[in-house]
Formats: sequence, C-alpha cells, structure tokens
Amino acid sequence: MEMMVQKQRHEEGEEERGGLCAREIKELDFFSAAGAGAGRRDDDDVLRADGISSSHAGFMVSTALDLLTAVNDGDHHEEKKGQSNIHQSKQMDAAATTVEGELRQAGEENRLLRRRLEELTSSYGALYHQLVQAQQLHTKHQQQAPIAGVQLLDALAAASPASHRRRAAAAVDGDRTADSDGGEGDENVSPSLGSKRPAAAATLTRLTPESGSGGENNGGGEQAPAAEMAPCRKARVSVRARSEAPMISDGCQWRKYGQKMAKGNPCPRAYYRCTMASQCPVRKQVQRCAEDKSILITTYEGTHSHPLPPAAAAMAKTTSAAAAMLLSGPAVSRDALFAAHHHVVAPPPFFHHPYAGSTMATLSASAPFPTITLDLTQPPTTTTTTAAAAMLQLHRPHAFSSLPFSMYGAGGGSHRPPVVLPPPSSVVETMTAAITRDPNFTTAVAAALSSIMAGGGAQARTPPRGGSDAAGDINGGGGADHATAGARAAAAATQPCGTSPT
DNA sequence: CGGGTTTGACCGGCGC
DNA sequence: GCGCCGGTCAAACCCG
Repeated sequence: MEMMVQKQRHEEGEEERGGLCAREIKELDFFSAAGAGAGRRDDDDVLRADGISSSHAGFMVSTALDLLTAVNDGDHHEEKKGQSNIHQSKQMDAAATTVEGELRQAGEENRLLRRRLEELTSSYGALYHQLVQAQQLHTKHQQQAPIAGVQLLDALAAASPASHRRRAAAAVDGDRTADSDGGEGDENVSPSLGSKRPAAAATLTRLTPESGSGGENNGGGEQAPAAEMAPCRKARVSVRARSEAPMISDGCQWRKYGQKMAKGNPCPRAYYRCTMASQCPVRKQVQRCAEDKSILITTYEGTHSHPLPPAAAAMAKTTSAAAAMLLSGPAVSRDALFAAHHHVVAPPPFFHHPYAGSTMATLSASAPFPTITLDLTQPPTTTTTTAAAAMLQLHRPHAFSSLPFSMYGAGGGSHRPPVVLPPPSSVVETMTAAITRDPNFTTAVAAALSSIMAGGGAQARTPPRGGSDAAGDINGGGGADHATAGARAAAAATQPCGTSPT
C-alpha cells in the first residue's frame, strides 16, 4: 500500500516537473464540469457554435470563450457599425487579453502555491516521522509495552482504553484471550501486537485481524496468517450516510442476530452478521443518528474470510485504494498515536492530504475501538472517484464527541488545517449535488470499507449500478434474498425513528 | 419446511 | 458488590 502512495507521489512529482498540464487538466476537467453546470449560458452556445470542444476545460477555455465571443461579435457586425465598432471590438479584445493574462498569472500562482503546499506536506511528514521515531525510542525506554507508533491502527488500538485493558489482561492470560474470542475474528491476536509492518496504509488494509483475506487477494477465503498481521484486536469502520433506506447495500449478505436500544439514541441498533461464509466473522451495526434520523450509521467490524461478491469487490477497488492512500500518510498514524495516547500537544492533530478538500472522514482512538468514520453526509470536494479517499483525514480523538464531522467541517477548534485549498464554491456545490444524487457513491464507499477491511486490492473500476436504498439491488449474485431480508429487518430496526423504509 | 427475524435473557466489561 | 450497558444467544415466530 505504501508503494501505491509512493507511486502516487512519484506521479505527482512527475506532474510537477513536466506534466503539470496533465494534473491541471485532471482537476480542471472536474472544475470545468462544475463550471459548465454553473456558468454556462450564452457563452456555452457560442462555444458549441464555434466547434470548440468543451472538454478543454479550465479557465483557459473560459478565457477563450470570451475572446471568441468578442471576436465573433466584432466580425459579424463590423460592416454595419463601422469604425467605432471595430474600435470597440479591439477594446474588447484588449480587455479579454488582459483577463486572460490575469487568469494565467493566477493559474501560475496557483501552481506555485500548490507546489509549495506539497513541499510543505512532504517535509512535514518527514519531520513528523522523525519526531515520532524519537518519541518512540523514548517510549520504548520508558515501558516495554510495544506501543506501535508505526501502525495506524496499532496506534489507535494502543491508544484506546479498552485496548489497554485488554493488553493488561492479555499480558496475564494472553492465550485465553485469543481462544475465548473465537468467532469474532480476534483469534490469534498476539497480545504483544506486531509493530513490524512499516506502513500505516498496510494497517488500514488489515483493519482487523483477518484482513489480508477477502477482496481479490483472498482467493478462496484462505485467511492471511492472522497471528502475524493481526495487531489490532478490534477496529471498526463506520459510515455515516444520509439515506432514507433502512440499510446501506454493500454487496454482502447479512443476517440479523440482535437488536438493542442503545443509550442516548431513541433508534434501536441492529446487529448483523455476514452470512456469505459460515465462518465469516464480519459484523455490522446499523443505527440511525440520534441527532439527524435521516443519517444512517453503519459500523463494520471484522474482516471477511471469503471473497467478496464481484459487485462489492469491484465497487470497492477504487475507493478502497484511494482511502488507503489517504490514510497512508506517515503523519496520520503518528498523529493518532501520539495525540490519542501520549497527549502530545505540539504536533498538529490533523494531517491533510493535498487532495483532501473537506472533512468527511475521521479516525478516532477515543472510542472503545479504533474507528474510522466516513461521513458521507458532507459535501466532498474532489472527483467522485477519489472523493471517498479525499475525505479521509485524521481527527484528534478529543476534538470531537458525538458529531465530530460538523465540528471539524466548520473549522471549529484551535487546530485548523494549515493548508487546504478548497475548490471554488461552485465546484463544491456541483460536486455536492452530483454525489448526493449519486446513489452509487454511498454504496461504493460502503463496499470500499468492506474491501479495505478485507485487504482488497486496488483494481480500479467504476461503481456499478446500485444505490443506497434497500440492500439487495447490488448483490452480485444470490444475495438478493438475504439482503432483502436484511433490509426488512433494518426497516424494522429503523422504523421507530420515523424514517420510512423503502 | 427452511431460512431469517424478533425479542427477552444472558454474559462480560466497566464505573461507582 | 452492584448496577448499567453493549453485545450476543437462542427459542419463538414469521414468511416465501
């Protein structure tokens, strides 16, 4: 996974050196789509009439638009209006040229700023890496307990109070701990926890003990050696999605095994178990948000011990890879570790990926279990393909309580991201509309999380059909009945909260 | 009739 | 030690 990140960074570097255009176009494509939606009117018609492809996105195009418009106008009416019109046309040309120049200059500045941002980001990561190493050494001397500063979820697990308790218990009776947990996928969890894996991203793909299985690398459900790659006893991935549907479809089959009223929430919490394989330890909880009942909170725990259905796996590829990429930043795990566990004050509590535009995901170590929360109720600010990834950010555990997302999104707190370059508001609005209208997005992210937890690969493919409505519509094969039943159950589970299931 | 849901009971962890 | 709470179990029930 780290390789992916490196590769990605490498590509970024290439773009900076010689291929800035490619990246620019990549972003501008997206911007242009927004611009076309928000800003096209007369100019757009002119543009089409002139046969200029609107795919040449970006400010350069809009500049050309103005130029063309001005020139055309001048040409067509020149004979009738005489010299004054020519003069006027020239003035317009001049004005357009000026605007073009300004835009170019702005673009250049933007480029420089972006480069600067990336430099700062990378140097920050490097510095923080050093800091962590130093502190890790210090910690090692102080206590023998291997607080794994290297791994994201190890860190989180280490930071969580529950983990401390379990750790203490495991130190006394480690074997029993593993045995007694049997079916929950926690078996073979070495109490000493491995801190050998260097990449936080690798940890992400193994959110839970049995990861490394599932996804495409699972191949027949053979689990990865959990004892070696199961440093984290329990990690969770939580998805917040605005949905009237009773359950987010994620391509898996679930069986409800319990329902409970949770304290502080009038909505019951439903417990589901994956039934795609008899031994699959994956469970999920579905509950509506107490504050906003239109928000569905789905929490996944465990790792599939079987291949994911094609639909889910395919959907998961893109987003899982991107999500993992986002979490692979070295500062992430360190932040999680030291902010949560050592109460480090100095290091910035957030790590922002250069492409991260909005706060839609948080990583919490304050919960009983290390939990990654993806908030799909907030507008992402990047392309749909990478939106889920761009949303991933680290959140200081104590900086939020029940609703970390809005707080953070509002820029509350004293730890504002140092450098974030949000796209124009029109872009945000367009993307918001696009994503909220796209039912595949929620599904894709949900599936991505499953894939992440299963250690799925990074084969990119766009999300197939499906949506965030009742489960079952995207089950690649044979899952419809189960999923429908699950939806029925979830409907029952969520009905008391007023949202009408479909 | 088989598979899934419902729901009260049970269990273990945790705080007081 | 006791009570609370989250999570799970399992018998009864439902549905196609």
